[in-house]
Amino acid sequence: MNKRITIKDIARELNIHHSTVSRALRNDPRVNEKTRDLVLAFAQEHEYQTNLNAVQLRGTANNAIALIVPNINHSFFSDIVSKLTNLAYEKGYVISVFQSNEKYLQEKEIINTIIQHNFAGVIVSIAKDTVNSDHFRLLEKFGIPFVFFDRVCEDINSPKVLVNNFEITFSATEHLINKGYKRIAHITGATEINVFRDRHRGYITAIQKHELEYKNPIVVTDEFTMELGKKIFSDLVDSQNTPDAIICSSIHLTMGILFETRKRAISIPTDLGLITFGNILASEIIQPQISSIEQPETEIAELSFELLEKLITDKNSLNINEDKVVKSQLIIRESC
Amino acid sequence: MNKRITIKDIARELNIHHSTVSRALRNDPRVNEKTRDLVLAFAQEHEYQTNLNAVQLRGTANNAIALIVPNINHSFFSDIVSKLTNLAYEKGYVISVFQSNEKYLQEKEIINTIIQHNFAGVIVSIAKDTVNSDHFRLLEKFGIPFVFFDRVCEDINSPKVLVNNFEITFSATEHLINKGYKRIAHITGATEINVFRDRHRGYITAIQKHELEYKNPIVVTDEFTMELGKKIFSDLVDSQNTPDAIICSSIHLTMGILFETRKRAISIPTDLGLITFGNILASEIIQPQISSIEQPETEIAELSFELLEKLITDKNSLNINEDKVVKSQLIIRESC
DNA sequence: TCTATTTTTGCACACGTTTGTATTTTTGAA
DNA sequence: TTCAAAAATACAAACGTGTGCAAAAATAGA
Repeated sequence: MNKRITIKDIARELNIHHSTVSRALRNDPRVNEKTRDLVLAFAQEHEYQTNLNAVQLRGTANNAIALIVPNINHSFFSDIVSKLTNLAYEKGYVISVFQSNEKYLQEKEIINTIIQHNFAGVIVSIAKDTVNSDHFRLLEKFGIPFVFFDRVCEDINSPKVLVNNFEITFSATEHLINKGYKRIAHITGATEINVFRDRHRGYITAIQKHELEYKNPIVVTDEFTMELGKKIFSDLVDSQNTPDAIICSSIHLTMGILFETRKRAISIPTDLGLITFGNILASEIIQPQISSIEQPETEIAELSFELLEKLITDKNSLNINEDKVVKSQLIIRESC
Repeated sequence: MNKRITIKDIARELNIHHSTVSRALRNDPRVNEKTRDLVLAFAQEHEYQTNLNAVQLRGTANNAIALIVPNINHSFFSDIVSKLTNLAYEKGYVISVFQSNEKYLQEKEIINTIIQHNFAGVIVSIAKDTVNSDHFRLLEKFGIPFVFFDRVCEDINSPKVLVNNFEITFSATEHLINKGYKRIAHITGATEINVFRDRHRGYITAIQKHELEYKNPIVVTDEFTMELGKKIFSDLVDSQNTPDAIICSSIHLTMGILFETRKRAISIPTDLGLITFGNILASEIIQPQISSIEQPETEIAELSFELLEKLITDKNSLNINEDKVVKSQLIIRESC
């Protein structure tokens, strides 16, 4: 491996000052066309690559955006990651994706890395674990703009892109009620997270509006796996309080439920109504087709990026307190 | 926002030289315990954060690993990304994920970014588009170690973690043959990519060994979507040459096939045998359960990271030409 | 108390780039 | 040919950190 070539190397080789080389490379009009061409040719031939560490040390603006998600291996997030990456690419930004693995500690360390590397901005959906938001205050302090999406820190004044979880869960629950279901369970995540709290509130509000009564209808879980879905459903069925319908916050859990209904010959939608959050790849294949609440990933990605870009280019152009709410969609299929 | 605090600020505030501060922060034994504690306390109180751009400019080693995948929004890759990220975190590395979006051009620009930011190493699976491998030579030239996994550049001398695509596809094909299927189609990706070429070879070898004859059995496609799966299968069925079995390289395509078989009342496995590559989230739910070739994501992630770490810590410790081959698994279910 | 040794701190430069200012070279008009 | 203006280049300092070496301070031994 050859040592990497620098501006000074080019300058020495061409017998000009390195400041001229710098200007030539950046197409500064002050440098003579001939020397510029000379420099560019030399740079290309020797595969010169800017040292961005030096550039950024100097304080020049950069185009690096960090994206933090709890779990890349989850179709909701991987969809958004994928879309955001393409969006950013078109606008000349480079996105680095970080996974917090649902851990506050990892999220915090990622934020530190972001500060230390001087990213231009951050788009983030927080970990389930995250109750303390000091690390986002740190980000604020260092003047790095950031935008939350989906899972947010409500006590931080930064733009947020939210999903209408309250309304859609209310509608979904009411739909089940109108279909005649009476013992409607809600399986969801920890209500410390705004997403699950909103869904919970939507569910409860509908239940109360229609004066349904049903004990312990809510199962809160930390993990979203198919195995756990099996277990939760089995426990529900084995309890005194078998539900006749379920609204489930996770596809993976829903898969477990489906597995158990097959095993136990519980018929959907006759014995059990079912609505799940999230887009199922196999939704058209699985029988019966499951009603679902589809997330507007594209809109979330676009809006998040748009807000961050505004913040990066002009921090004052944006009313920071104004949250954006995008609509998810209740698609009724055969499961209720 | 306050201006970020630097080592020099701390030095000035504490009336000592910044070199002492630097040493104190890095627990250098040459600095007095008292002054070190003083510095650390001050740093913590004022939330000092290293400027990694300065550190790296200086040439100190760093712990940033770049991971390039064609598409994050694909369970095979997102699985590996997720696992690699966690693995790296435990070892004190930070992983930035980049998505090439299956485009050579984007891949190239990502490589440039990686060079410009001086990453410590790279783990990469190349885009479908990538035929030219000059950008990897560039990486070599700049002395940044890298490891390929799954989709590789065969003309580049860097460690590769491969899947036994030839053997497993051979086995799968032979299994179908032994089950009595005679017109076995293969739906796969462009054979410029080693993965699909190996599968293709495995398939062909089995077909030839058993002296089967069947015209135009191979469908090559660039995109892996359910919609395309529907179309490809429809075309096959409508052609003179309807297959009685299919080995399909993509879950998404397989979903399309399944959809069409339902629509056309084609019975699996009676009318059509089916084996798909990839792990289906819903594999236990879909009826009939689809036989599949499951990818060893965990092993791929572990091996790739292990190889890269060796390269980073000691470039000579590794025989670069030695490729690792991990085994995928043929799981026979009800579809053949 | 004085010197030799050890411990602690300070100094100065380097990493690669950018940019305001000074200097040199070129150009054009008289 | 001469001189002012314009164009092109050179100079120098700065960004924040790390490190070899020199200097100073503290310690120990006689």
